[in-house]
Formats: sequence, structure tokens, C-alpha cells
Amino acid sequence: MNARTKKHRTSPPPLTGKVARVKTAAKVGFDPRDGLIRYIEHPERITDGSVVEYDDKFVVIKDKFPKASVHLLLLPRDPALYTQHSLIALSTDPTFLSNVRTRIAHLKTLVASELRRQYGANSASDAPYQTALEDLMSRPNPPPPSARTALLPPGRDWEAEIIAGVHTHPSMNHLHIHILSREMHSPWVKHKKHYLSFHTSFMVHMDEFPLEEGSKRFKPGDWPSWDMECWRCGANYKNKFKKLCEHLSEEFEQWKKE
Amino acid sequence: MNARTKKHRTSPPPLTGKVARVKTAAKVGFDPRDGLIRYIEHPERITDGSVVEYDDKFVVIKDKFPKASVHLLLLPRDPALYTQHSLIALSTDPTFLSNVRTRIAHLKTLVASELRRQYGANSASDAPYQTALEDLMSRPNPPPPSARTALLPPGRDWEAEIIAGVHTHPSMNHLHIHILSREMHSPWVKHKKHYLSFHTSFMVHMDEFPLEEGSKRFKPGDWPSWDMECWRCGANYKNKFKKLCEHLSEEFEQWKKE
DNA sequence: TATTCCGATAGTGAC
DNA sequence: GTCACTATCGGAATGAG
Repeated sequence: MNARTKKHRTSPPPLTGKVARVKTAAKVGFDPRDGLIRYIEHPERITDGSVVEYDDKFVVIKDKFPKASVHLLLLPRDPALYTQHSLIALSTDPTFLSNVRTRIAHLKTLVASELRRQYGANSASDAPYQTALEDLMSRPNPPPPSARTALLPPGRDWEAEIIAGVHTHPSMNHLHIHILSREMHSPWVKHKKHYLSFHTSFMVHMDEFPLEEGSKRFKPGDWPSWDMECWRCGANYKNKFKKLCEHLSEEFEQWKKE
Repeated sequence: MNARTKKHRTSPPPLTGKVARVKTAAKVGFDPRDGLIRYIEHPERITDGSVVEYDDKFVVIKDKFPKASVHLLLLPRDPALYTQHSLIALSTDPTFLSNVRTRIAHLKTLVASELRRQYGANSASDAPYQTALEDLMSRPNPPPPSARTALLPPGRDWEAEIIAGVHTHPSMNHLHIHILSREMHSPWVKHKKHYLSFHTSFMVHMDEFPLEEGSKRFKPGDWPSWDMECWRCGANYKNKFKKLCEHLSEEFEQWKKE
């Protein structure tokens, strides 16, 4: 500091660091990262429609801040599981991995039918299915839903649009597996990390498990600094999140029409 | 990029860089950093009150975005001077340095009287002057302004509140010397660099010239990353500009009362 | 990597 | 370091019964 500019040097810094904050006893210890526990412990108490299904082993919920047209979370209810790190549990517990795979297979059909509901009418490759379904339902005695699939052409492969897996470093404290459509068209995709966390190796997909011990996937390094690349065309948007979003909107329009 | 997520790889990046912008011929080539030239070339045409004084060698203007209660710029009119880098010209041209010092001495009295006009009434150390002046002016035959100084006590040393000098890397292209009060209380102090540029060694004061050849002052390095320290009490605000501003407001209140 | 708010940092374009 | 605008990056606090 320049002596010339110093006339008074009184009591040192007023920058005392954190301002002392009065907290009520109730507030101490609150952690928003524990937010999933209420779904795990008492799914029956959730009445806002966010619980899709549950049994003694798992709860399935809609993500509160969906990053795509459909975005579910699969939550194991056993504390011995949900306190573990996802990558460890899915790489070292074959029974758990097997159970999760079974559930994911089931959830994919659920998500696929939801995608068909949302976008089937405007999808070129789903037209055969849509036409055949319309045909089927206009008969005098339409078959029940369970019998329809066998009677219809496959149409668009909606399951190919779904990704399922876990984040290398989850922010929410309870083990959760993401199941979502890959288009990332959502108002909740608000920044770079939202996108990167689903479309880079930071996302470990279900078919990559079990990871081998010491796999590099456990240590992604400085992933928030990675470039953003369009999941559909591969274009590199570097760190230009707004530009990526505009592009994703365009890709979304094309994607729906496929 | 993950192959799983890539269905289509079409034409590369839509990130085409700069958008082509239509410019009128008149606009092409204008550089806002050349904004001082109009004061230098035609001070007589400036009718907004921003020209304080001028002659054949210099123009004195009020800074358009004053960073303190008073903020003037001294501009040499000779192209052989105003095209030079301030540090070089003031370190290698003794005649110029001498002329500038003379002008600065004069301007300091001007700025000091302006500070007295703004803050004299509330200044403790200026009270003897203010009282004596009131006394003098209430006589039957008050003396003219030119005669008053000799008849009055000195009061506050307002010139000690003034800094004069140049920035190591000026943004405006024409050589200019800053003369301003050091309190930095102004709505135009909007970011870190505004503050640092006047209260670190990035500012070379008039009494530091001539710099010796090869002086480190020519290369301040990464000065925008330097900590901000209160010019008055020395408190270190690191990179907390907003906090510094709040503090400077408090210091300003004390400073006025001195 | 939960969100949200705020603020610091960085790039650009401007006459 | 000219300003002004936008966007990116970075830390801190955080709800609900």
C-alpha cells in the first residue's frame, strides 16, 4: 500500500468474516442434501403425485427439478444401501446391481410409454404404431391394453432415447439412480453442470457396471470445466451454455419428429 | 464424447462466431478510446461546461465519469506529446515534466478550493478558516477574493487530499494526467479496477517522476487481481468490491468531518 | 455434483 | 486500464412443522 495515501491507520479490518447469525435450535443441522430421505422413509405420506411407485425395496419418484421431458429417480430403501456411494454399491454388490437392473428395465418401459404419450403423434418413425393403434381402437371390440402390444408394430424405439445411471459425485446424500430421456429440454437445465452431469463420463450408465476396482471413472477430475458438446450432433459449445440451450431447442424440434 | 449418446453427427458446429453486423460508413473506424481528441483539438467547441480551462499547451477537463468528488484531466495538446505513453514522456522529457508539474500545482489550488466549497462547512480542521472567513466577510468593507488568503488562517490542508498522476496502462489513447480527490466516493466507482487503478502502484504519482529506465513500475503485472485495501484505514477487502464500497461510504462520512 | 441469491469475473461491442 | 451489456463463474445460505 502506498504510504502517500494513508493518513489514518485505525483499527484493522472491518471484514470480520462470517457474520454471526442467530439460529434457532431447529435450524441447526438442516441440510437440503438430505431431501430424499422423506421419500425413502415414508413414500405413503407424499401426496403431491411425485411418488410413482414403491415397495419394500425401492421408491420411484419424479425428479423435483426434471432435466428432461421425463426424469425419474430410483431410490433403494435399505439404509445399508442408501448410505453408500452409488459407484461403490453398484460395483461391489452384485445382488443390488441385479435388483436395480431389473427395476430399471421395468422403468424404461414406463418412461418409453410416457415419451410415446408426449411425442408419438409427431414422430415419423412411430407413425406405423400410431396408425395401427388408431386402427385397433376403432374396431367394434378394442382389445385391453395388455393385449395391444402383441398386435401392434414396434414403431419408434423410445427406449433408445432413455438414459439411466448415476452421477460420479452426487449432491443429494441418499443413493439415487437417474432414469431420464436424453434430450435435455427442460427449464430446469439452468447451467453447465446440469448438462455436463448427464452428457459426459461424469454420468455412469447402468450398462457400465460393475466398474473395475481403481477405475478412472471414480475420479473425473475438473469436470465442471469440460466443454459442452451436443448429445445429438456432437457440436462443441465449449463453455457457451446459452448458445448450447438455443441449439438444444432446435435439436429438440428435430428429435421429436424422428 | 460418449458414443452412446450420439445418434446423429451432422454438419459441425453452428457456433459461427461473430454475427455479421451492418455498419454505416460513418461508424466504421470510430474508437471510443480516442474520445479525448475532441477536447484536445477543439476545446472551444465544447459547450457543456466540461472544459475547465485551456491554452496553447494544455486543456483541462472534468472527467466524464468522475471517480471522486473532484476529478480533472490535464491534456497536453502537442501531438508529439499526446501520442506518447505517459510514463515514457514524463520520465524522458524534462521540459514536459516541468510544465506538467507547474500546471498540476496550479490545478491543486483549484481542486482544493472546490473541496473546501463542497466540504468546508462540515470539516473540523477547516473551522478556523471558515470562522475567520465569515468574520472577514461580515466587515463593512470585505476584501476582494485575491486578498483574502493572506488575511485568513490556513484551515484544513485540502491539497493533502488530492492525488495527481497517470495510470500505468491507460485505456484512453491520448496522454492524460489525473487530478482527483482521494476519497473515491462516487457512483462511477463501479468495479474493482476503478478502485485499484487509483489506489495501488498502478497509479504513478507526479512526485515519482522521472522513473528510472527499466523501473518495475512499467510492468505492474496482473494488477486487476490485486487485493483492494482501504486508502484511509488500510483494511484489506481482498476481492470484495461491494464490501469495500460500503466501507468507503463510512470512511467518507468520517473524512468529511476531519 | 440439490436450488437460489448475490456478486465477482470475463468477453464483446461501441460513435 | 473508456462504458455498458451479457453471460459465465464462484461462494453462501438454505425448509418446514
